[in-house]
Amino acid sequence: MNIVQQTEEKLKEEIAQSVLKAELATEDQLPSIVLEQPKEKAHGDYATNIAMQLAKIAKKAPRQIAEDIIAQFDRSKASIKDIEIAGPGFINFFMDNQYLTNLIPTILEEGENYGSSQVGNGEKIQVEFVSANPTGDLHLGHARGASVGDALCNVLAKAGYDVQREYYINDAGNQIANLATSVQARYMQALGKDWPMPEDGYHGQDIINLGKQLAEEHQDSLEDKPEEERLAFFRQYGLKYELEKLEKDLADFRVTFDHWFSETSLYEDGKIQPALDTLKDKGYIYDEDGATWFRSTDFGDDKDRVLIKNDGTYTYLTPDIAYHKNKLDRGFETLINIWGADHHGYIPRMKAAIQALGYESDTLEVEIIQMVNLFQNGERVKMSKRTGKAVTLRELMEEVGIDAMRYFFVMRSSDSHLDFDMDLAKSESNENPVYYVQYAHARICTMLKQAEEKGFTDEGYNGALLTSEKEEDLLKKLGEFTQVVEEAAVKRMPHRITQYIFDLASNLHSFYNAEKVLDADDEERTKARIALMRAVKTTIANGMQLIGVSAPEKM
RNA sequence: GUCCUAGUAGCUCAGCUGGAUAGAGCAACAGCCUUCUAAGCUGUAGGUCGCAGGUUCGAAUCCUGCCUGGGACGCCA
Repeated sequence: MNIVQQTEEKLKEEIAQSVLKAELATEDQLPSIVLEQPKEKAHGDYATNIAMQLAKIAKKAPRQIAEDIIAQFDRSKASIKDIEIAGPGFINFFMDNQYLTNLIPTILEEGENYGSSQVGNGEKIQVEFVSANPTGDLHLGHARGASVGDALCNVLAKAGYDVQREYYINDAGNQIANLATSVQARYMQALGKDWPMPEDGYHGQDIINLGKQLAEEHQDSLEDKPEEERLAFFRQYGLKYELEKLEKDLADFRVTFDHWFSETSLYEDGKIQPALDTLKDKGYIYDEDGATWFRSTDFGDDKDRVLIKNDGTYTYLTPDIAYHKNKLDRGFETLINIWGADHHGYIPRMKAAIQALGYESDTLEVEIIQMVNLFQNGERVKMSKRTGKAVTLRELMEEVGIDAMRYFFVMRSSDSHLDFDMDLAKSESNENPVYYVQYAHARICTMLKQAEEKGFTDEGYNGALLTSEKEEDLLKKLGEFTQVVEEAAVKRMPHRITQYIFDLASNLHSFYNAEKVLDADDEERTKARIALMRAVKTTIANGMQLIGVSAPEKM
């Protein structure tokens, strides 16, 4: 807990004590104390609505209750400068913000660990994300999922969760058979044969390239092999090629996984039948119309689901249940799946499965990533998965850069649609929020570099000299970081981080324009400000690290 | 038709556990570079929070209904 959190706790505790001393409520009746930061500075640094909440219990007017509380309040307990009653009964606290300067040594000491906490309490949590089929290039939606997933994992880890990042490879089933026939068609075409693409084939450029590559390596030697053997080869070759490409694309996008889990391994390791048996033993399975069904309606799904089709093969759901059982068997307390919007209808049946396996519904959390619409030259870029005409992650990385993508994709809450404006993301102008934040960091680096050149240091600085309004604003913002990370983790909202670093950058720019840091005429103030700048630099960099955006030294 | 999700400034979006006069950015308008990076800063203007009810001291936030956009509703994955 940093100094800000400690102070807030003390303040809450003192409020609670005052209520009890004033005999406005008993300990049992006491609601949890809500401390908020008013938007208006005139309303103080903190405010509480406790008097309004107690109106019913104490049977008094809120303003009178507030008076009673203040009469009992020991303001020496929590750096209070002034207290006032306002509006319908708010109690506003004005702090002696000098205590905030204690943040600076804390931040400088903790360095890249500043912002860490233990709210996660070591909870074992697994985040499965991207998990795109190995049948084509990653596109925009995957890029958003990758950005959000990676940022969420970073945030969770910083908040004290024990996080594992996993990618589920759909390397069994129809889509891989289609991959094999698609590769075959492209190979034959590369040899100059008139070979049609299969009905459900993958039309991406990557498969075309793969076909050419195979034609060069093997000439026409594959052509003569028996079809079964040939397809097995294309399947295995295509899978390897696609997986390596996926991993490379993601790594270049600064997203890596702890574990790549193969669907096929579920079959090879015999994990499917035990999962089915578990459901069967618990009585959630029945046969009808020649198929085997899961009674998911027992858990609120709107219809039961087929597990084994009447042709004897599994539906997609069946290995997925086995997969989730496997995750739970590995000891994860919480599973987070990050899915594209088109899968959201799938949530009830998966949650039903989790419950049927004997776990709480909340054990599985599904974060839905809404669609991304790409805009270029003011127009929406149409995309079609069928024809393979889609902008790929790779292309976008090359065209707009990783930093802008990572920032843009995490910038919005993931349950709302995102309009990705390529021109904006590419523009090196004040319209682009990524540069705004990076510029703040670079500015500080420049100042620190010049400080060094001019012989200024922050050695023996006196934090008490940081008293201007802009300095206080910066200090207050710095103190919020840990809580922002905690909240982003607990609420699974990594976009809070982008908001925070944008605000912090804004405070920095504002300070920069109002005050001069390196001032030969005031060495003591310069020292204090250098220390402050170092603390801001550290905090901005830590925030950017969480969302996978680089913090440049100069721009 | 059923379910999910969204609807907030001209545009793109925030808005915490229900709190005070609903906030940013962009665009618009008016200013600020002999001084550490103007990729910046300061100010002005801009709103029936989709609509209608309800819950209460108090609603953008919670509940119900309706309207609109997107998505999902398969023995596909």
